Amino acid sequence: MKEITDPTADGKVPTHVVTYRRLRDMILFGQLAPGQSVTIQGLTSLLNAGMTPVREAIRRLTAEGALEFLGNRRVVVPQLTQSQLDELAHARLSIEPKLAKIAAQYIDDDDIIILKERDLEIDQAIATGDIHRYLLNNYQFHFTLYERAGAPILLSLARMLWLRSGPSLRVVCGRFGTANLPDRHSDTLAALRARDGDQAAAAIAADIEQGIEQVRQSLVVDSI
Amino acid sequence: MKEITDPTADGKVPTHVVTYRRLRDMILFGQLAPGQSVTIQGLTSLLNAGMTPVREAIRRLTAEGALEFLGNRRVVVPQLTQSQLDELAHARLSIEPKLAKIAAQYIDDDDIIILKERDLEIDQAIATGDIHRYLLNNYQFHFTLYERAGAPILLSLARMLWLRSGPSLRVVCGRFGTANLPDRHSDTLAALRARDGDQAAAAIAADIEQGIEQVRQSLVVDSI
DNA sequence: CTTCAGCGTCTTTGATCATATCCTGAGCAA
DNA sequence: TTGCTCAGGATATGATCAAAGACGCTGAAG
Repeated sequence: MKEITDPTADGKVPTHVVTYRRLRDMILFGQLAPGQSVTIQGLTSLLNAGMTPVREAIRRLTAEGALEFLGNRRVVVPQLTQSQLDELAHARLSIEPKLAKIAAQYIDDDDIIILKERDLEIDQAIATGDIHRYLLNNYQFHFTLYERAGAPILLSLARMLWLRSGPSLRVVCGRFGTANLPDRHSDTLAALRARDGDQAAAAIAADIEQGIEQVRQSLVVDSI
Repeated sequence: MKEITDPTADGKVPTHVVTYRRLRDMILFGQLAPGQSVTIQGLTSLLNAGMTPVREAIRRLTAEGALEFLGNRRVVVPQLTQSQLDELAHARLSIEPKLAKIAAQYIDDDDIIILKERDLEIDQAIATGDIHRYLLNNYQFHFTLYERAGAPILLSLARMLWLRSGPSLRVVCGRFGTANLPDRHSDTLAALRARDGDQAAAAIAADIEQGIEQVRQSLVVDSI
């Protein structure tokens, strides 16, 4: 008989994995700002976890580039520079359109329905100015698509790249609002319905370029 | 006054970093075979480290794809499948030629001398059949070049991709020997001397394609 | 009598925590 | 300005708990 009365029960997921996911989501969906410092003991009390799981989560995120090790024993959320943004753009444009192209081969009608729902959520989030909801559904849109490609290595690379751009995206949205976040996903959906891999790749590439451009604008503003 | 009598002194490098590097090098240069399982307690006694540093090193390496988490709590060195090899090829061909191209802009004559020395080491290693020496110098050749690009994000991606292909490379060398490992680095060096980024990128791309092809052959043999 | 399947224990290993030690940087005084 | 001291936080260890695979035992069937 399984204990179901305790809602804090892990089920079967170990604490260090739960801790990793929560910290990752905090980075991905804008709880943590670029430049903000992260302390182990702060996380232990915030996430109600022991020291060891928090340490392991931080190590993992550091390896993925979502956090940065400051030589002395400080850990911060990294701030992107112009040139790093260029690197990100190149890497994302190399990986994600490829994933979209492969995924277009394997995707079925149910998947497209799910993606369509995500897209609607995104539209509503933009309309209501709900940044967190926008970021969450945008992430889900891209990665439910990418997961269909069945390409674990490229997928993990894409995840890493999103982790690096997450905090900056949040800053952009916070600064300019959700109003001028146009929705390039309808192109993607059209391509997927036609099972046109190349066109899906092109739509995703356009989406990425636009997102990067937004962040770039924001960086220019910062550097003044 | 610094203590220099004790060669085991960390200097300033913390244990978990030392442990990470040693484990990483074991994976990269063929101490660990694909499919081999890795235990925490085995590492603690092998590396004379405590539990926490070993755990953190393993977490980091799993995040980088160098180790794989087996659901139940086993950790193993991953075995590449055909399709994962295709993913690796795409990713490496997207990242590393770009790094070479950028690096060609910034490289100076001293760097080229260093690379030339690495190349000589590689030739000797091939001649004497010294697999470990070959792998080590081949890695150094590529990454002393890549480091010159000053592109930390692309560099870390390249490091990850090498970590994934390391164990398989070792198997290939162990099976076919070093004899038919041709040396494509002279093309690279020529391009660098001419400061020709595009040609350097092409040379690196050819090098990668050849390496991947070797592994692919090996996988075909395995699948029979 | 032998063999094999099922089952329970047992050892090995992983996960977590509490604690001790050490490092870093800031504040203070000379 | 320079050196010292101290507090806060990171690092590292070992103990403890839980789980998963390994091993051997029993019992029945051939």
